[in-house]
Amino acid sequence: MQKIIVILGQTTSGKSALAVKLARQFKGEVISADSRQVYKGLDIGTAKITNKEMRGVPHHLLDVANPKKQFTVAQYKKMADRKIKEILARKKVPIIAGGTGFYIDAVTKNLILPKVPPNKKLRKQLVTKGASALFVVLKKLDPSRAKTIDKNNKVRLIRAIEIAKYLGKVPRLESKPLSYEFLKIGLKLPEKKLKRKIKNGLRKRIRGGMAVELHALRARGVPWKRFMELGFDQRYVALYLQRKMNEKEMIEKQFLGNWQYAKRQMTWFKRDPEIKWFDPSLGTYKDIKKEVKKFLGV
RNA sequence: GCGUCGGUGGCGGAGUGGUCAAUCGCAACAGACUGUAAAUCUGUCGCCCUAUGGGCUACGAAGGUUCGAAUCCUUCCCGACGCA
Repeated sequence: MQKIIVILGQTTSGKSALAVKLARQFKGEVISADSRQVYKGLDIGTAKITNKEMRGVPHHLLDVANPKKQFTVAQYKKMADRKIKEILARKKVPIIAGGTGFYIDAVTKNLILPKVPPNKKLRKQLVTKGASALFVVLKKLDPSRAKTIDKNNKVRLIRAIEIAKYLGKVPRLESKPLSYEFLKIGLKLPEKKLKRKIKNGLRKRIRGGMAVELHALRARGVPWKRFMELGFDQRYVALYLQRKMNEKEMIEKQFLGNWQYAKRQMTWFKRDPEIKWFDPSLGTYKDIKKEVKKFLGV
């Protein structure tokens, strides 16, 4: 079976750097698994890896989406699958690196995502309803999905209805057998260090010109409203730029957003027993290398 | 110094005699997750226990009124504002 390395972990845990290091050592190419870094023009605010930091290692699935439009897991999955094939054809090792657990699972667990495109009109109409009303609708359209769905979660309810309307029923949740073998490396920093890194990263992004970046995006037609959903960093910078928040407040909110996100990431990763965890602040690179060598059989 | 208004759980902020361990929001903790996932949603959240129930300590402090107080009275402490 062909082998793929996956590097995941909380924000700022050092995934990108590790990915580059491994890629250089084991002839790899990196596939990003980050739901924000797919967007063009969102560089500083998402701490996207720079060309220099790539050190000649090819990186994929960065800058593949228009920030004005919504990018989805399904698109990601499709693109990632293709990239994996291409990289393997070049006899190189695909290294998936990122912090978006859902994207990683979509690929590594080969999730079958129903091929039903978002229906804007329908969604617009459905959001006006309450969760319980939506649940009733879904129950009628697809009782089996209604059984397992979170009946308070409007986003999911709407999507389920959308699928049910389109296909007549929601396809059974499933995943295809895997055609690849994955080594999952998790990076996890102790809380104190993680907090410090988040703070430093934030400072760097602010000084690095997040505001300028947002202005540039605005000039290209990205409305304020869109920033609210592009991520916590851009959300609060946008509010600050609109003078709806002062600087201190902005920084506090941003830090909190990052920190809470990091915790949520762990909630996701925790339930995957296949992940082999390392603390990058402890000089664990040689252990990781050993693990990779064993996996690749080199 | 006088006057007014206020002091509630980690924070903000309801409650203004019983049904209050105290609405709600935030934070915290735990969790869910199949085309928005940096999103969305759920549970817990004073302490203790033989835990769909029971006990204890709590609403600035100390007293008091009452069958019963976070809620009423007195004094004190602290804060804001007003007058000096």
